[in-house]
Amino acid sequence: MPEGHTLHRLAGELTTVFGGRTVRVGSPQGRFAESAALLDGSELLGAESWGKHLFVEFPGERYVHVHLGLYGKFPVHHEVAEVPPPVGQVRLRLVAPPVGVRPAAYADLRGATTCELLTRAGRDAVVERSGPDPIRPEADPLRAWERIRRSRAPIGGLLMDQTVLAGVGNIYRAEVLFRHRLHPLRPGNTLRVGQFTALWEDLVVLMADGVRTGRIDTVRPEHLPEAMGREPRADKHGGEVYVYRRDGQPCHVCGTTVRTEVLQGRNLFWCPQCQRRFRSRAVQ
DNA sequence: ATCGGATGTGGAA
DNA sequence: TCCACCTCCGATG
Repeated sequence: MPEGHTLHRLAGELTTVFGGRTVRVGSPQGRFAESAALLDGSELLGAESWGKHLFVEFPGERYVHVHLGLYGKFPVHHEVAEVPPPVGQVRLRLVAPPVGVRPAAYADLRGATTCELLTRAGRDAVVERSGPDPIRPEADPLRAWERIRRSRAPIGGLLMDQTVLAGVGNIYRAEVLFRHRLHPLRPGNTLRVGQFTALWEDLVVLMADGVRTGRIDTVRPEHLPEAMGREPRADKHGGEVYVYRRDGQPCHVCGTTVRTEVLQGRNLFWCPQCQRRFRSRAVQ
């Protein structure tokens, strides 16, 4: 599930459930065991995320840096009567033992691409490598624009480049380009600043929604299933989308068949009619 | 029951 | 460009 909204949601959940509590830290699988032992029994101060990177903070400016990759999971179990024995490859387990009337909680990290212990400098280096994150209020979109306006690379690739813009994944990319009628292969340096600003402001709203709901919903009210008399999507991902993984199906807006193509190893999805590569000035 | 692809990234070839 | 990571789930049989 990991685009930026998932990580921000997770950071909030970890802070709520474990923040300020003394925690047991372990690595049943073993790959994080040495670092876990250094943190075991200390206070978990809180968690935050930057793009798709999660940082769990411990005293002494120590940070557990987690990246879920494509299929990592870090489910948080609140208020459990019993902490069950770990099942499968648990890289990191956090346990908050019961305190007084407060029940126990635990979280198991599995399948992550990164789980490492960093110093403050290490954590800052990860943040500095990242572009602005539309979910963070202090983000400076001009940093992303300066990269995009100078690049001949396709806007579809630039949006997924985490050094340009942090937190956008394949779904937000496909959907925000559709919403702005931009062809994914259009070179970054052909965008006008107003187009970029609109794209950014839309991502700010869409991704904040994602943090609130835990899903990616990008379809405007007038195109929702109820409004158009279409069956809601019975997809496990849940959200209503315009083009993501809808290749071969009719566009919700114009009925044209949604296309797909691989760009830099990832599937692009777009409507060739709504997102024409060349468009007359009158239509723009 | 088994297979392959996926909301991602980095490193080797 | 391909592979590894090593989970989850839908499609297929």
